[in-house]
Amino acid sequence: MPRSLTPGARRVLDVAARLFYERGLHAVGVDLIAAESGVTKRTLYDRFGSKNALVTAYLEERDERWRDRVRARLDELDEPARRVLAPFDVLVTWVPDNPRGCAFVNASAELPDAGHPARAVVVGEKEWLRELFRTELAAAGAPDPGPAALTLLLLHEGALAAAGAAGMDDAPGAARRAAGTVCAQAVGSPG
Amino acid sequence: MPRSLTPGARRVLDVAARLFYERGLHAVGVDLIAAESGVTKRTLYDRFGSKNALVTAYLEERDERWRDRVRARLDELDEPARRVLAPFDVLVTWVPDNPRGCAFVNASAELPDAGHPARAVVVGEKEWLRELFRTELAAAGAPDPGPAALTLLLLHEGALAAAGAAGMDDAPGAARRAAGTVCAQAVGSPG
DNA sequence: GCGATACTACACAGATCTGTGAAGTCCGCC
DNA sequence: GGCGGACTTCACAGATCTGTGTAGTATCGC
Repeated sequence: MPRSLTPGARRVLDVAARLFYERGLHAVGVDLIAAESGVTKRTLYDRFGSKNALVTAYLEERDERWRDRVRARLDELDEPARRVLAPFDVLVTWVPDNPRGCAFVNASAELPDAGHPARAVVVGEKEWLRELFRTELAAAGAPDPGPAALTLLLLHEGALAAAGAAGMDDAPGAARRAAGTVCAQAVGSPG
Repeated sequence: MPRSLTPGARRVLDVAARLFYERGLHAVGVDLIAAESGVTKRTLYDRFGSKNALVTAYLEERDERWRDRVRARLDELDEPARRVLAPFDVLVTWVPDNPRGCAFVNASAELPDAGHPARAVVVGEKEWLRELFRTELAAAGAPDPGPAALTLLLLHEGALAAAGAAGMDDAPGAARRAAGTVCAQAVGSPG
């Protein structure tokens, strides 16, 4: 939430983001995060209040940065059919730097309580992408963009899962190609 | 591993499977598993040796049961094009009873160490499914089944992720429909 | 009766977990 | 020169974690 973090808080959030993604939420304690940030636990709790809040801040910032990447790619593209595939363009460059799968799915696996504030971030991220696909498919002329948008979402999530859990590095590229076909059909053929 | 478990070990594994899937690996301690199984920790360690081994046994048994479901469905089907979709038939009935996504992906998220024995189970599960798709596509007459097999895997994994992390209950059905289209194209059209 | 197997009760080790309390330092800003 | 925000050190609470040690019981087949 806080737009401008104190220097210590900034380091805490950067360290937490790296460790949470690499090792998982429960496997990383606040002692380690504080130590690696060069900050005391006292400061960590003064800035974030709780570990849960720190987890939520981590996911919110990650979501924000990823959306910025997708929007930046969209700004580079004019052709409607290519714009639909923008998230897959991002995916292909994203996965090599993020080989442990989708941070939101991984977080969800560790947060069974549906009422946890971080779960709302996860749901928001997926729904934002699904809606983006629908919007761009409609702009590209798809008469019934809903089903195709969900299919594209599934390909996107599937690629993250296959690459992250099973090390299938060809998944993002394959997802992009399959998405191109789905897109072409949704736009160009009778429903 | 052990084909026949002692009564206590059987209860331990059943309880562990439920708790690990519902709450996550790290969130569930051996004390809780032992207590819920009506068994002492001593017995748990005598039977399984370590928590890691118990986690591995949980994933192995889950993998086995899921493959049995897929094979049973395959046995019901003759038509090649329908056989390719057998895993999606299972998926549609599987997800409502398993609303927290893919147990293997979730486990992978909590086991960053690539050398953990449970990780091999995860990779084995995904590769088995990918290979099954390839085999069945080839049997259905697909000239180049590799790419389509990977696409089907992505749809399958994507549906589990979308349903589990974002509560998109329409994902399995959508994945099955999209898979039908992918299958038809792979079999019936020029590459 | 004998031995093997399965299991119990219970204490304990040593580490780690989240979170707090009290007191004090540094530094820029008004 | 004083105020307040950011941060430090250190101790501590209370729970929970994985894993083990010792000692004893119940139920089998033989």
